[in-house]
Parts: sequence; structure tokens; C-alpha cells
Amino acid sequence: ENIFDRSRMAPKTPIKNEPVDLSKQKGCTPERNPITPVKLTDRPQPDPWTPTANLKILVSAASPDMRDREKKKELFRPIENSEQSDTPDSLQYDMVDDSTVDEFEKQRPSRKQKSLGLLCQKFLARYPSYPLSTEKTTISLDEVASILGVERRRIYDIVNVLESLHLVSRVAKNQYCWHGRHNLRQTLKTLQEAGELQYGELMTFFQHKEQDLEYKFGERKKETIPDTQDKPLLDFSEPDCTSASANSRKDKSLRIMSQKFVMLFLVSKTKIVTLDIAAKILIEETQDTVDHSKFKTKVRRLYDIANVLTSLGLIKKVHVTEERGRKPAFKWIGPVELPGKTVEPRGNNPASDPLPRTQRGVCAPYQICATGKQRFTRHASFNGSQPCEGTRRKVSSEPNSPHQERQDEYCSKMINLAAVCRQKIEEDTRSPSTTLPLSLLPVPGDSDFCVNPLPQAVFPMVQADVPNLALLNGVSSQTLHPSMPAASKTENGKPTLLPSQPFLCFPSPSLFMLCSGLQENNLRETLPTTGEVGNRSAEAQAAVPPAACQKRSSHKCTSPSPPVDDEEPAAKKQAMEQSDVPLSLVVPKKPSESPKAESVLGSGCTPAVHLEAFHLDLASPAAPEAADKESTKPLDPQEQEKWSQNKDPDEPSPGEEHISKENANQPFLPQYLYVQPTAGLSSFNFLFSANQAPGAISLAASQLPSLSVPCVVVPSAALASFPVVCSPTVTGPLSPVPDGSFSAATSMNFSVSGLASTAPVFIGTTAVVTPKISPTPSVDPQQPHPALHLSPVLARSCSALKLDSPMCMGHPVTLLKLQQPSSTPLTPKSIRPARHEAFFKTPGSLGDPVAWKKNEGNQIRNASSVQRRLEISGTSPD
DNA sequence: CGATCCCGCCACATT
DNA sequence: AATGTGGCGGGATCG
Repeated sequence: ENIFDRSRMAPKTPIKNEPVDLSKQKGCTPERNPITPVKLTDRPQPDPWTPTANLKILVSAASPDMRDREKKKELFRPIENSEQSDTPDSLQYDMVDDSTVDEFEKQRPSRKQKSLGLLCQKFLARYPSYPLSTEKTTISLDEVASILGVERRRIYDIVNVLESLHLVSRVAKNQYCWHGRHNLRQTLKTLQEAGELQYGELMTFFQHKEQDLEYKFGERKKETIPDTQDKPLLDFSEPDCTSASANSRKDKSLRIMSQKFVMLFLVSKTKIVTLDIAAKILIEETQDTVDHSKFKTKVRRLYDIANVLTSLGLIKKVHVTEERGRKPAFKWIGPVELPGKTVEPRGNNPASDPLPRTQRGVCAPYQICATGKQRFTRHASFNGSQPCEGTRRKVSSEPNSPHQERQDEYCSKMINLAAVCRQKIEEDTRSPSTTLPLSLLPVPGDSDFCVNPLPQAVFPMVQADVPNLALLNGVSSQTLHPSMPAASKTENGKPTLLPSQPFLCFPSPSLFMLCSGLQENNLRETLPTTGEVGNRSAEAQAAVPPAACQKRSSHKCTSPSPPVDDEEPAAKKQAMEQSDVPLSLVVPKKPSESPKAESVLGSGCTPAVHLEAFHLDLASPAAPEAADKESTKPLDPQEQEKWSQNKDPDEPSPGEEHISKENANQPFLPQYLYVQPTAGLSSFNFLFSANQAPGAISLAASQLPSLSVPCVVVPSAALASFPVVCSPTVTGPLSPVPDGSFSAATSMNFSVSGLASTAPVFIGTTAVVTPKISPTPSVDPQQPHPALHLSPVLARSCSALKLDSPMCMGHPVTLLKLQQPSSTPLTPKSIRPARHEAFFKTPGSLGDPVAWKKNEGNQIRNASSVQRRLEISGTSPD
């Protein structure tokens, strides 16, 4: 600085007066060397310029602007210099180099030089990032504005964003207090948590899309997607909401928008958010109208915010390429690992908590939408609400044409759904009384995530799984972590529909594996990852009993995880590094495509896929890129293959083979009952060992009357559509009924079925084939299958799906490993840090494809169902 | 020509 | 009513 000052200052005075040397300027500009002592030497021209200087002066005198600028320059130069040194922005440098330039600029200040980002940098340069706690710096807007030479209006833009991150807080009119970044992490964490609740699903969803697009993997998506974007607008428009005036506009946009925007990054697996997506999401929240102008405006605002965030070094601009071309996007480059998760960050910040505000703001709309009950009265929430309804309506109205839907619509729907779900969840959580237990839960994540640990107790293992799963699911779930085991829910009361019965209700979308004794050790041996899975499953079994599990999870983490982590993470990382963008692992979601699935609604197939995905995920958090899969994980190539196969309807069989290897029983043997939630928000998967998960689960198969198989009731949360796969127990051939005819009825009660109308259920009877043992895959049909009876709907779905489908089979196999509960489950957290990204990605990627398809196919439905549910709930509980 | 986004009008909020 | 805030979008610039 000194140097600069010297150089500058000395000449400056004179310079000021002088100069505008375009030629010179330009020369300088290009150079932009931040530090240019040399320049001094270069710039020997003070005197000569004098004449010019005079002129200049005149000019400046004439125009206030000029004056301001000069002022600004003077004041800021130092700042700029320092900044420049820090940040390599060419633009800024120019200014630094010579005052002349600046002046010059005055005349014709490039737009860039006046950019909000630059202004923000200057602004930030004035204050220490980490001020001493003792001293509080107050910021006078007027002062700053004048110093920086800008209208106050611009300062508001900056301050609002900073305030959203708690870097500053407003103390009085025109007065802000500078806090610095001390609490930034905490704030981010809070935002992340809030974001997960609010946007987890959405982001996942979107990201998948993006990823898919970006990576070829996603061909499928492309298929579906293409149309979507074209038309942005659509029907959403909800007229009425517009008058937001009602609520104070105050906590409306910029601030909130900024927080939301940040949340998107924090929730995003890829840490990359495209502007258009962000705009869409944000628009939804507030007002749904998606008209073009609105979108444009939103984008403009986002640019404003992005500029400030960029200046803060939290994000950087990037481009994502997708089919349509490249889209502007921003990548989060700020801290990713937030402080340990605590519950709610409440308060570190002295001043007001922005968060609260934010949360409120965010939540409000949802809440409103979902139910009449509004906690927070104020805000645009209303606007939001309306939109929601509108959207909802639409959703419901539009049964399914996911493919056709436009992105926008789709997105909005998604958003709405999410909101609804969220709400529901919240409500549920809060009020046990809620009658709709099953339907909503899906979102459990919230509770878990945020603060409620309840679930953990119940199924520790689950939790471990969950994270992964959640990720996988993508859409639904990041948030879900939740492991929230049925139990927990039950506790709450929500989920437990049938307390007395032997059913388990799982609120969250997680994968559960219940195994009674299976012996498939080999697998484990073979595949480490698998082992993990197995462990998990085992745990799950064990876990079932609430208490026990918890600890396990921790243990699990230890043993199994370590290896995994290392491997996976590394791989992932590498992958990541190579390409910033995470690969969409899952690309293959084609399952939905499979005819069967479609017939069923897509859900059927998907589930299988999911499982695989899950497995993969579990096994290796690392993203399952094609390449990665193999190398990365030893896991199980087979699985992967299966997976891929599954994905690809085309080659179902091959996958089976692999599977078979793993487990002899694939086809129908499924000893597990696996329920997968589809894409929807709420998805949860279950793996059940058909055989009996007896004790552990609490559901004794025995309990189930006709079926010896344990039943699991899955509340489909919002989505309702989740396929359930049951492998009937094994007792063998109790009933000769062929698989195909599930109809035989066992008396399984799937109360659930009712709930989730759409959800397909698969029931595989099983022979008791241990994986190893069962030599024949094809067996199922032959083997006696215990008859299960499902609700008609379910039955149908089942039939449609066909147990046979390799997909289904495959999964089970994989799962089997479980038995060993020994290993402690990986704790999400423990794992997380290391592969944080990986997890997300993996899941996401996996989830994506599936989600996508599902979404496309099912989602709508789900949505509709959900909505329906909600409505119902509103009116009358189930 | 699309991506950016400056600029400042003007509505709403606060004093 | 004056002044503070800040939504908003036209249209200039940039790439």
C-alpha cells in the first residue's frame, strides 16, 4: 500500500488535475499489474498533464458524479490496492495502476468498474473480516455511499446481502453494525440445515437434472428433459398472489432471497447452482407465477446477490453445459463443512438473527400452502400459498405426463410438493395428533436433521444408512436422513398406523433392510462394500430393537467405514477433482423406462434400481460413475453391473447373473422384503428378509397371519408411490400359488396400500433360498410361494411388476450380506466429512436417474396423491 | 444476441 | 411530510 500510495499519492495530486490519457490508460488497463511500482517510473507525466487536469477539474466541478468518483478514488484507492493484491481481478487493477486511469474511467467508467461486485469489494475492504469482538464497527450508509461514490441504493444491495449472512446487522436507520465473518460458518450451517429441509429434495432433483445433462450419463434425462425447458411459463401463474404488498416487503426479497440462494448451494451436492434453476426455485417460494418477466427479474436479483457473494469469496461464476448450451451458474467455493451440527444455531450473532427471519420467511409459504394453519402470518407467504395451491391443483389435475411436462412446471410442482411435504412433516412432527401418519412422514429428515434425534435411538443403523440413502434418493431426501425409523415415528404417533399390528412404518425414505437370519456371508467376504451393506442390514435387523442399534451404528462406522471411506472418498475425490461437476452416478435410471415399470407406473422398476443404487451408495459412497464403479469400489462389480442392467431394461438378464453370483437367490427368492419408495419426496426403502425378520423387527412374520412374512408398512409419505417388494417367506411352499398370483392371499395387510394407492408392491415369495444355497435363480415361479395378499391395487402392481424382474431380484441378493450386524454402521457424520461430497453426489446421482424417471412418471402422481392427502388431512384425517 | 447488471423510478416503510 | 428502504425492470454493456 505504501508503495502505491507513494506512487499514487505523490503524483496523484498533480495527476488528479491532469489527466486523461486515453492512450495511456488503455495501455495500463491491459496490464493490470497489481503492483506496479514500476509504473511510477513509468508515469512520469504529472506535469504535462496539468493542463488536462484543469480541464478535468472543471468537468468534475460540473458534474457531481465526477466529484464523487474522484472522491471515491481517493478514498478507496488504498482499499482497492489491497484488494487487488488479494484478488486477482484485472479490472480493479486498472484503477490502481494509475489515478489517471481512474479519472479516465470517470469519464467513461466501464460498466465493470461500477459493478456491484467491485463495489462490494471496496466495501468489504473497509472492514476487517474478523474484527475484534470487542470493537464494533458501525457503518453509516451515507458515509459509505459517499465514500464509495455510489448512490445509497447500491449500498443497500450490498448490505442486504451481507446482512443475510450476518456479516452485518442493522442497528438503526442508516446504521449498520459490522460483524465480520466470525459467525459466517455458523450462519451457513444454519442455512444449510434450513436449506436441507426446504430445498433438499428440490436441489437434488435439479441437480440431477443438471448433472445428467452435463454428463452424458444422463441420456435418459435428456430425453425427458428436453421439452421441459422450452417453455418456461406455463400455467403456474397464479394471479392473485401478486399483491405481496400485504406483507411488509421488508423481509422479502433480497435478504431472504440471498439466504435462499445460499441455501441452495449448501444443499447442493455439486455445489453448483445454475441461475435459472435458482430463479425457478426462488420464484416458487415466493410467488409462483412463472411468467417470463418475473423470471427475468429474479435472475437480475440473483446476479446482484451473486456479485456480492462472489466478492465475499463464497461463490464463483462458472458455466454448466447442458444440452441447450451452457448456462450461467455459480459454484460454491466457500466453506463446505460447517461446524458440527448442532441443533440450531441460534445465536451466536449478537444482533438479530437473520436466520430466524429467513427460516420464517421460507417456511411460511410452505406452511401456508400445506395447511391452513399458518404459523407465521406475515410475509409473502400468502403469495406463496396461493401459488402452491395453484400448483398443487395442477399437479393433481395432471395425472401423469411427466415427460411432457416442462421443466418449469415440473420444477414448480416439485417445489410445491416439497413444500407440502415439508409442511406436513412439520405438522406431523409437531402435532402427533395428525392423523395422517403415513402419508407425510417422508420428510422426516427434518426432524432428524435439525434437531430431533429421536429416531436415532430407534434405528441407529438406519441413520447411518439413511444419509447415504437419502442422498441417493436424491430428490427426496437429502433431508431425510432420518433415519427415523419407524419406531421413532411411531413414537410420534404419526406413522404408526397400526400399532398393534406387526407392521413397521417408516416415515422417512430410507432404505431398510430387515433380515432374519440370512447367511450370505460370502458376499461380504468378497465385497467389502457389500460387507458394509450387509452390516448395515444386519444392523438394521439388530437395530430393529431400538435400543441396541444405536451403539452399533457407531461401531459400524468404525469398522466398515474406514475402508470404505478411504477408498471411496479418494476415488470420488479424484473424480470430483477431475471434473468439478459430480458425475451423475445414477444415470441409469432407466428403470422407469422398462415397460413393466411403466405399466405399473414406473415405480416398480425403479425401486429395484434404487436398491442397487443404494447398495452402491452404501457400499461406496463414492459416486458410481461408470469408471469409478469398478475401480473405486471393489464393491461389487456385479452389483454395478446389475445396476446398470437394471437401469437398462435392455439387458436385464445379465445383471441377474451377476447377482446370482452374489446371491443365488435373486429371482424370486428374495428373502427380503424391500420396499422402495420411489422418487417422490418421501421415499423409503425397505429390505426385508422374507424369511423372518422376526425378532429383530418386531414384526414377526408369524404375526402376520396368513403370511409368514413380516409385513412392513410403509407409509408413503408424500409420494405414496413406492413399490414394495416382499419376499414371502420362505417357509416354503406353503401355498402353491405361483408368484405370479400373489393374489393368493395371505393375509398381509397392507394398510399401506390403501394409503399409497400408487405404490406398487412386489411380493416375492421366497423359497428359502439362501443366497448361496439357492442355485437357481429362476426358481421363483416354481417354488412355492406363499401367497400373499395385497390389496388389489398392490397385487396388481405386483403382477405388473413381476417379481421376476431382475431388478427386484438383484437387490435382495445384494442385501443379504447383512447378517453381520457386527460392524457398526457408518455414521453419516463420521463418514460425511471425508466424503461429504461423494455422498451427496452418489446419492444424488443415483437418486437422480431414478428420481427423474420416477418423478416424471410417478412423481406427479405422487404429488397428486400427496396433495390429496394433504387436502384430506386438512379436512379429514385418514 | 444472449448474458449481465447498472441505474434510478417510485412504492412502501419509518421517522 | 420527509426520509429511509428497497422492489423492480428498462435498457445499456459486455462477451
